[in-house]
Amino acid sequence: MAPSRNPGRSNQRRRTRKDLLDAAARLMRTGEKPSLEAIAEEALVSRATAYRYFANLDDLLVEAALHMSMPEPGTVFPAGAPEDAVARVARVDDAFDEMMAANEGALRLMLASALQRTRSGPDDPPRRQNRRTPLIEAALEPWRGQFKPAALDRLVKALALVIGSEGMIVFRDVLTLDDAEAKAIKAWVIAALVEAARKE
Amino acid sequence: MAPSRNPGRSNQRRRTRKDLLDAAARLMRTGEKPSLEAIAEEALVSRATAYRYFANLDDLLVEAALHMSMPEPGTVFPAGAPEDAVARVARVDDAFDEMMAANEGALRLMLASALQRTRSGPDDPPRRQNRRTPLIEAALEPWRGQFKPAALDRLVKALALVIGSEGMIVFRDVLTLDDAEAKAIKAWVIAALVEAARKE
DNA sequence: ATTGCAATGAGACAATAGTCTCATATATGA
DNA sequence: TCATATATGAGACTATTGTCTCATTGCAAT
Repeated sequence: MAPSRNPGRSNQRRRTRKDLLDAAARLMRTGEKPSLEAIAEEALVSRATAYRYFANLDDLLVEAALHMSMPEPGTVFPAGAPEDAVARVARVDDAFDEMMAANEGALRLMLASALQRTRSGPDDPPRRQNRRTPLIEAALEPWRGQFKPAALDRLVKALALVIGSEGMIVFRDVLTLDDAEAKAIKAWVIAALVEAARKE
Repeated sequence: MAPSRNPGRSNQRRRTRKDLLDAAARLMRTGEKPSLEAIAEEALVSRATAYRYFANLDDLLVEAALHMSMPEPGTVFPAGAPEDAVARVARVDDAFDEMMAANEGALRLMLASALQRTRSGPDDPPRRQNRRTPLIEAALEPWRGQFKPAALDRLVKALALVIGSEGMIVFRDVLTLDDAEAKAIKAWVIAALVEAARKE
């Protein structure tokens, strides 16, 4: 039987679900794609049960990757007087780089799975979560007055090109740059875009 | 036996190899990941033979995707007097968008496969080919004089963030923008970056 | 035309993904 | 404590990937 959503045994259900995600996250750290059998074994659960909680292996992996630590706006920005807008965006970029460095293997698995998710209708769930936009908006919030609303909106979306994991992929896999050069180029792009948006 | 590299029967070998790539490309157009068995059947070849030419299914798919039409510099830029640098870069972006629209399914498969290729040493082959840099360089070539060499180098790498398939992924999957808005934002970013590089 | 060797086909085999059924264990309300 | 609903385990089953072996086909040089 598939686990129901009745309030009946929700604790047990939440525990097994969490056990599976934890086990998957543990095995994913190597960057090797773990088999569902390995995950189930690591979670001390039968294979059938794993399939009762996740439609397929990729869904499990994606959800496990989302459990990875993502910086919170509160921790990224220092409490005192806000720095320059460029410096604050650079902070967001740093936070992402740190997170990605710690979880590159799992991240690649998640991205690959999401890329293959077939979207049929326009109204089914988005392929990817968007965790960068809130952070970028938080970075620019104190300096909102420096931008026209339309320019700010465009700037946020443009910065999303530079800051997430896709940027890392371009620099590492396509251009094969080292981290230092990638960082320098991103810093330059961020400054140029913020500057251009201010001037509108 | 694995096909050798002796000159003996190279025509036969090239034909078989091409048949497999063509068959894979044909089946990939839907965006569904074809099974190796389906590809072999479509190519009128046995499964074993397919594995004699490609180490695994993903390698076959990646190589098939690379066979997809990629614009040549000669066809992208008009012959007469060169337009503005920004306009020329925008042309490259358009060419990529066209190519990606025609092959989105296959492209996603290729990107997903490349993402999962495990990198062992620093000296093994790069995970991805880089076909955008030559085009971007060709776009900026006539206006090379407007930039300091270091600025030009950085500009090319920065534009690589915006122009390839990863940018499309961010706009479509993460930000869920429609094509028109994505295009507008990219145009703005391109102009801003070229402008900033000129001013160095 | 004949022959040797390279390419191919056929199929066995193991590992994994995913589905399904039935039996068992157990959490929880009575 | 007991009864029952419900989560779980065990395992059969199909499909696919990837490897391997052995027999056959057919290109090409003689």
